[in-house]
Amino acid sequence: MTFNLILANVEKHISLNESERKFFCSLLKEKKFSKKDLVLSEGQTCRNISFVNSGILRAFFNYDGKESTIMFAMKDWWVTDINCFIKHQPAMLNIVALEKTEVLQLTKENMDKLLHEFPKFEKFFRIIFQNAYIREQLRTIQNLSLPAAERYDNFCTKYERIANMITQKQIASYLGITPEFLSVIRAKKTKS
Amino acid sequence: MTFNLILANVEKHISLNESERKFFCSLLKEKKFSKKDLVLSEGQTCRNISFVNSGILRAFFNYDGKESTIMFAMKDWWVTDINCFIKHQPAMLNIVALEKTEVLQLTKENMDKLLHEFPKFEKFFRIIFQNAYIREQLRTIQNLSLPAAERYDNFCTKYERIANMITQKQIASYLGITPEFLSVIRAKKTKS
DNA sequence: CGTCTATTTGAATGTACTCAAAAGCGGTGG
DNA sequence: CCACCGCTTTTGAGTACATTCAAATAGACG
Repeated sequence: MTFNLILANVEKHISLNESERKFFCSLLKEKKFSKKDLVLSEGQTCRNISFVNSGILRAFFNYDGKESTIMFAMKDWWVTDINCFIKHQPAMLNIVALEKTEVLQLTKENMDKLLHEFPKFEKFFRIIFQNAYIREQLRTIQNLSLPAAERYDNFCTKYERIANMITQKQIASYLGITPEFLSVIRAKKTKS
Repeated sequence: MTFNLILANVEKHISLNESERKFFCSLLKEKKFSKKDLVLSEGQTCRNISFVNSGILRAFFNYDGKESTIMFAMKDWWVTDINCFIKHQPAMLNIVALEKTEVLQLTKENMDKLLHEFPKFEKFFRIIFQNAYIREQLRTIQNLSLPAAERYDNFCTKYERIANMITQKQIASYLGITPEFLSVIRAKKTKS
């Protein structure tokens, strides 16, 4: 039951036989978080990449009190502080549960073991990182070229499901603006 | 001679035998561009990922006249409009040569052929995209949390070599500010 | 029910942009 | 090799976008 979603996620991109499934699942550690629990906190070594089985996570950067949201991760998404995960460094990001959330975690060591044992998983992670790169390049394009109001519209369209589950404060921190200013943007939109 | 740099780039991450080298190189197409030539123009299907053998490229997004630079690619870097390359869509980005530049290009079809024939290249592209993702996630963190003056400092530190080869206008478009404002930032810095 | 946080609203401020003009610099052709 | 042309950079004034701070209101949760 626990592994159904993650296996489907993997088998969208590569096909597995039973022993590969077994081995992969044996490397995963299940963890449950309550609302507001930290999956990762800044400064702590980032040992895991997490797959969200249920619930929702928020990854954010804290710059003396001002929070910038790097990503929201829903069910069926992978999330980590990729820089610190790969390079075994203290995390820059915090990852917090926005509601009761279950994740499956893969350590860097287990990921390496998996890739060594079953190289076909190289393809899987190639695609995962390829998609992450696409997502981030598109976000960079928007951040640089669009004013806040349009970035807000795009966010609501693209992440409709997420937008309805989180607060405006969190959306503002994803867009790189203050909650007060997002409130003004929304007020203007209602008028027109 | 032409393939020395790209083979070294690949063999930093995976080891190749002679037939793998041969096959890989046979899929590459060499192209030369003069200063200001377009390697890719917006609207055109993005068929290639390009490896810079010499020279320097700039990838930018054009939003009715206002240009936003997505990346600079130096010798030994890979560059493409990743979204449109993977999805076979019309490019959003333009890629222009900032000086006489030689590239080696791999089409999506040839990349697929390569991955199919020699799956070990999955690992190579996994690492390439992983690094690209790291780069973009770090950039997003900075874009959201730092004011323009600090982003400029970071750019000069991190891309020192690039910073000395390009105009301030181009740096400004990478930072998401106007050249006039970058000029003001620099003037203030000199004073202090 | 009370408390804590999110959201709204407004005033004052700061950051960054637009437009315009002048100065600087680099490449090109004669 | 110089003079000119076009683009980059600088500077300044006026404006727009976005922030800060404060206070009032609304919502969520134990």
